Amino acid sequence: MNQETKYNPYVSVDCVVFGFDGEKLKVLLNERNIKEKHEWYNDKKLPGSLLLKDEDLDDAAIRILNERTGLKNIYLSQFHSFGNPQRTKNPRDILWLENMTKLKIERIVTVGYVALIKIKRKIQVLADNTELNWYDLKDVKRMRLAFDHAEIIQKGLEHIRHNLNIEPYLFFELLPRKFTISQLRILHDTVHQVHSDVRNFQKKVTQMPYVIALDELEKKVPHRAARLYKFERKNLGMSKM
Amino acid sequence: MNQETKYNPYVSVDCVVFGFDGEKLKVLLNERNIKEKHEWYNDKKLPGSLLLKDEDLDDAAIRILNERTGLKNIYLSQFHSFGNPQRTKNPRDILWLENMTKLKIERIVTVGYVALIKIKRKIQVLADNTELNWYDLKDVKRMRLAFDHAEIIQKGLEHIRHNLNIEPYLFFELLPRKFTISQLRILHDTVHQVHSDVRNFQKKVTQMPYVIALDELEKKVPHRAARLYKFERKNLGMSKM
DNA sequence: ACAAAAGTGTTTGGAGTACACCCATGA
DNA sequence: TCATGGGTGTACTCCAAACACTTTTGT
Repeated sequence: MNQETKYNPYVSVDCVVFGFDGEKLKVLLNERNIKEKHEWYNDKKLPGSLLLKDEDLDDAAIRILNERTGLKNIYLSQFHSFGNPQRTKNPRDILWLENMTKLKIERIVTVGYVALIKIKRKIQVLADNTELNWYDLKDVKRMRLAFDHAEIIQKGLEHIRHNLNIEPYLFFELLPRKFTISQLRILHDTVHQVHSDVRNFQKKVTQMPYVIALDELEKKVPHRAARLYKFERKNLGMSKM
Repeated sequence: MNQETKYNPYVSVDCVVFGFDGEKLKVLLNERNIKEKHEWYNDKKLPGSLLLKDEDLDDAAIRILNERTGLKNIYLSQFHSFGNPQRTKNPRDILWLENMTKLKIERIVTVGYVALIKIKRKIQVLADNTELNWYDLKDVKRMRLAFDHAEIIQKGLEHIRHNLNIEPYLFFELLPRKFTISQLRILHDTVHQVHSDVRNFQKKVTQMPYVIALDELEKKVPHRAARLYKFERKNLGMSKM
């Protein structure tokens, strides 16, 4: 298929993909290396793409994640659209875009999605020249980012904080299938920037009908092994949440 | 300016404008009359427009509301974007669009905004052939609507319910400058589809530092006159909200 | 005088918060 | 045996919810 007909050159989708490594929140970013005169310019960008000509927004987000990571069945949620005309006026970004797409680019409105993924899921690096890596969310503030991707990440973070507050079962999208209550607590405290009381947290979690204790303990930890729990989606309806 | 250069034919903004008449939630819709063969086809649509070529999304929403109603300083909030390719495939909608814009229309992604306005603010009907009217939100479900505007209204309603829950001071965007606690309660109960206890509601409202009792009563009511209150925006910071 | 809505306090249950010690495991 | 984190119960506070009668005003 001819590139001319494949993409809609006015609308794109960008995905802010969050992960959790047990200590810190991470974001998935593409390396971007641009040859300029005699130097390489290097920065990072969100996984994203122009819409295909007859593609729905949600489908585009699913496609992007699948193309880049090989993963399917990822929690995805649209959170905001960005249409500042200046967002696609940096000559470096324009050149890069026109080079990638072989299209004349005027200005692009982008629709932001957040995704939550279990960081242990192996990301299948694809055979293009872009490298996809996890970065500490804290460090991202200090990185060079393409377009307005710093702003998109910030808004995505606020959105996911908000969502994790009103739908706490979304935490389980970020944890391994079997997890300890400590892991859940550290994740919770990291996201909401609080320090929960261990006993109160334990109490609250064990009251949730959708958190099920397993007959299984952690292994090979240099201290008393913690009990493992799992998330039971079908019990979600049993709670107010 | 030539139409060819004025609009971005791929992205639009639609506004779901809510009002409250003291009893019911209302939505602002444009009449749309289309001459077809020997009959007139009649339906309703949200106030909306294609983006201008170098216009930000928020600016487009502000422009649309100002063009249609003459109003400024309206509470506006982006809530969701709609990009189903089928949303602009109805031949009637395409013809109407191409007729209005004089542009070739392929498919349009639209960004939805909600607005809250005091229904008493006089809406200045403009000199085009479209009539703008308030409709009961309940009745809208049974009306013929252009494009996917029924879906957009539904999502907008959910968004505004959610927002009014976490930022209850937004209720004052819908009430007159001076209001009674009953008016606020009826609005609250309408939006959230509950029946609040009168005493508990009174207690809660009078505790809000940003709701100020006035030395003034209702007039010409066939029963005991209620005290009037006003909203004091600068006291917002004094509460947790 | 009557119809209609305004205004007002107390009690109860549940949820959140604060707080300190013993237990199990690997090194 | 020690270092590390796991696991547990009680008391207090605060907020939400339930509940009924008297007051004011226009007709």
